[in-house]
Amino acid sequence: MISGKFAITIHILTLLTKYPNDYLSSEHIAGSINLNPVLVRKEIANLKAHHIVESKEGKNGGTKLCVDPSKITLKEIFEMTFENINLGYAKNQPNPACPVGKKINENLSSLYADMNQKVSLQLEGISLEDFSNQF
Amino acid sequence: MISGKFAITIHILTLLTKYPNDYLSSEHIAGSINLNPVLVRKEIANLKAHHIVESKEGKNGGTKLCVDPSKITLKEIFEMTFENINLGYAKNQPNPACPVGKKINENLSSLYADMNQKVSLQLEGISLEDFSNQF
DNA sequence: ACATTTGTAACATATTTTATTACAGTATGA
DNA sequence: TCATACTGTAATAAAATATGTTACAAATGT
Repeated sequence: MISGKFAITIHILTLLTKYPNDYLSSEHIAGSINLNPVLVRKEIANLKAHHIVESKEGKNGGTKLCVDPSKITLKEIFEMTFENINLGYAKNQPNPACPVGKKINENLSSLYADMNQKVSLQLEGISLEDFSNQF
Repeated sequence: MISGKFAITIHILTLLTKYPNDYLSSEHIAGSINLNPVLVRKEIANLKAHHIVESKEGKNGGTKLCVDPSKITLKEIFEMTFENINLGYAKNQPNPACPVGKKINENLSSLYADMNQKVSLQLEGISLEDFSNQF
């Protein structure tokens, strides 16, 4: 199972990019994603921690982008919302007495590290502005 | 959460590659992965369906590779055990009345398709033999 | 004051992954 | 032929993770 964090965050940021002058409420954003507003606020909390957006509390409050969407890439959003790309590990500790069990996780990790490098390179080439312009 | 299917399958295949002349029992393999033998047999069932291994029932039975490990790549194993690489979707149906909600999944899918292509290219360059030789 | 909104905690539900138990069927070899 | 050691598979349970809901204090504009 893969959590929707990245997708939700991209959705939020695309909306904020489309309406750069408005403070959008979590309710409004949640209506576009069709998601509970609390979950939207949780992802916004993460974005705030990374100084990508700013929020205003109280009436007419909401959230607003505080970076230039042409200056931030999907790679940064990926890193804020996703550990890393991988194809999983067997949960248990493999048997260290077996030459395969002993090294399997190390070898998988190295394979996955290569994967991440390739994916990062791809995502680095796409700015938030690029992504938003597709809509 | 990402299931361990790929990792378990790679582990099984690496063992079978190391002992190409033996029928290894699910119990034996499970001992290296430190996993329940039933789960090993389930992954083996999948490998059998793809004609990568063959099994022998009964006493002294077990499983054995039936392809040349230099001829099969990690890409094929990936495709047998993993839908595709992606960074997730918001679970609910996004709002079709919103221009972003309407196209978000399409645009994410296209992003993920590019990711898969890059990952596939990487995995295609690694044979099971290559992977096993790291141990 | 009042209405609206964020921020956050606490709790509930759903889904997915992993583990366990059970047992019928099959081959081996003493 | 009979005990033994396997596979194959179903059914069920447990654990982990993801998502949803309720509640309410605090902030702020009108």
